[in-house]
Amino acid sequence: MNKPRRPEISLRKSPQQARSTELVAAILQAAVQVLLREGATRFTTARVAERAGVSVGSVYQYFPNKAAILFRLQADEWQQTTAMVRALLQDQRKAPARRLRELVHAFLRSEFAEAQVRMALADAAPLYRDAREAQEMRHDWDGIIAQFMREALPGVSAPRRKRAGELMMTTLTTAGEHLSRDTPAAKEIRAYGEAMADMFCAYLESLQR
Amino acid sequence: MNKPRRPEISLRKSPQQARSTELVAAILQAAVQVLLREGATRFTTARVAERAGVSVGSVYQYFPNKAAILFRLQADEWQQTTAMVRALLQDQRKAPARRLRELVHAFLRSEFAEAQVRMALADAAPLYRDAREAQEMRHDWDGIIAQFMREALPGVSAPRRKRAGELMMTTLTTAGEHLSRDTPAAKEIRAYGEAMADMFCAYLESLQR
DNA sequence: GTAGAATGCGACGGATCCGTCATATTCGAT
DNA sequence: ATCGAATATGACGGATCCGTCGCATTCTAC
Repeated sequence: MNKPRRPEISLRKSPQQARSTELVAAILQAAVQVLLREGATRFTTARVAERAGVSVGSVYQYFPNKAAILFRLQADEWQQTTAMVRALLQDQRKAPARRLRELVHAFLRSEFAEAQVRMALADAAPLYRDAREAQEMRHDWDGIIAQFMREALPGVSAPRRKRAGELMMTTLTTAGEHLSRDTPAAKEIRAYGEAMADMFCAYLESLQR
Repeated sequence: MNKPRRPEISLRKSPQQARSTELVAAILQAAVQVLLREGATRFTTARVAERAGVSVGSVYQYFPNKAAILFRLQADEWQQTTAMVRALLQDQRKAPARRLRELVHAFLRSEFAEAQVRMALADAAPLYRDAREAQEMRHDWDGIIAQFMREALPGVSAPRRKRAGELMMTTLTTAGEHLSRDTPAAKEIRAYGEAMADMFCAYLESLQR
C-alpha cells in the first residue's frame, strides 16, 4: 500500500504586499480556467502560471505544490456550501421537512451551476483528498446535520438518527455530483431535486412512526 | 475544452493459443494487484507487466493502451453487478419492496467486499469513462430498472417512475461507493444498508398514494 | 536615495510515463 | 525436422511534468 502520500497543502507564505495578494487571486482564477479548458488530467502548474500571466516560480512562492492549488479551490467551494447548508437547516421559522426540501434544491442548483469545475475537481480529488486539512473539512457538516436531525426526529434513537442524517447527506452530495455529470438540462435537475426531496420527506415521516 | 480524448479500448487482438489466453488472465490479475498496492495514480503498464512476470510489449499486444486494461476490469465487475441486479429485481416470487431491500444489501455487500479495487478504479475513471464502450455499458441497467418500476408502481406516470428509478439507482451506486470509502466496519455498512432500504421503501409507498 | 526585504522570473534537473519496434523465441501444422 | 505464424521481449524515443534555484526586479522604510 503505497498511495500518494499526504500532500502538504497549506499556503507557503501569506502575501503581504498588494501585488502578491492579486497574484494569488490571479492564480486561483487561472486555475479554474485551466480546469475548465483542459480537465483535471492536464491541470499543470505551468499551465496555470501561463494562463495567469505569471511564472511558475511565483506560483510555488505561495503554493507548496499542485495539490495545494486544487485543495484551495475545493476548500473555497466547500466553505460556501457549508454556509448555505447551515443557514438553510437552522432556519427555525420553517418546518424541518420544508428546510430539507429547500436544501436539496439549493444544493443541486449550485452544484449544477458549476458542474464543470466540480467535476474536474472531483477527478483531481486523489491528489488532495488524503491531506489532513481535507479530512477535517469533511466533518464540518456533522454538527449541523446532527442538530437538525435532533429537531426533526426527536423521538428516534441517536444512532438511528445519525445514520439517517449521514445517509441523506451522502445521497445529496454524491448523487448530486453524479446527476449533474449526466444531466445537461437544468429542468431535469429540478425534477430530480423534487424526487430526492420527496424521498427524503417520505423517509423522515416513516422514521417518525 | 480539450479533455483526454476518447481512448480506444477494445482488445487489440484475441488470444489464439493457450499461452496467450493465460497471458491476458495474468495481466488482468496483475492489474488488480497493482491497483491495490500502488493506487490509481501509480498504475502503470510497466508495473502491471512486471508484476505479471511479462514484458511491456506483451501487454500492448492485447491491450491498445493503459485505459483498456482499466476498462476491462471495470467492465468485468460491472457485468457481474448487472447480472446480480437483474436476478434480484426480476424474481417474481417476492414483493417489489422485498426485492429492492435485498438488492440494496447485496449491492453494498459486494461493493464493500472489494472496496479497495473499486475505489482505485473510480479514481482512474477519467481515463476510460469517455470511451464509447463505457458510455453504452452504463445504460445496461435502464431496461431492468424500468421494468421493475412498472411492476412496483403501476399507477404512477412514466416520467415520474423513470426519475424515481434513476434516483434510487444513482443513490445506491454512488452513495455505495462513498460509504465504503469512509466506513471500515462491515457491521456499519449493514446498518447503512438497512437505512437506505428503509428510505427507498418509504419513498415507494409515498409514490403509490 | 538607498538598503534590505519582498516579490517575480524561467531555464533546468530529475523523474515518470506511454507505447513502439526490431529482434528473439515458441507453437502448430505438415 | 521444418517453416511460417503467433507470441514475447525490453531498450528506447518522445513527451510530460513537478518543483527548485540563482538571479532580476520592485517595493517599503528610513
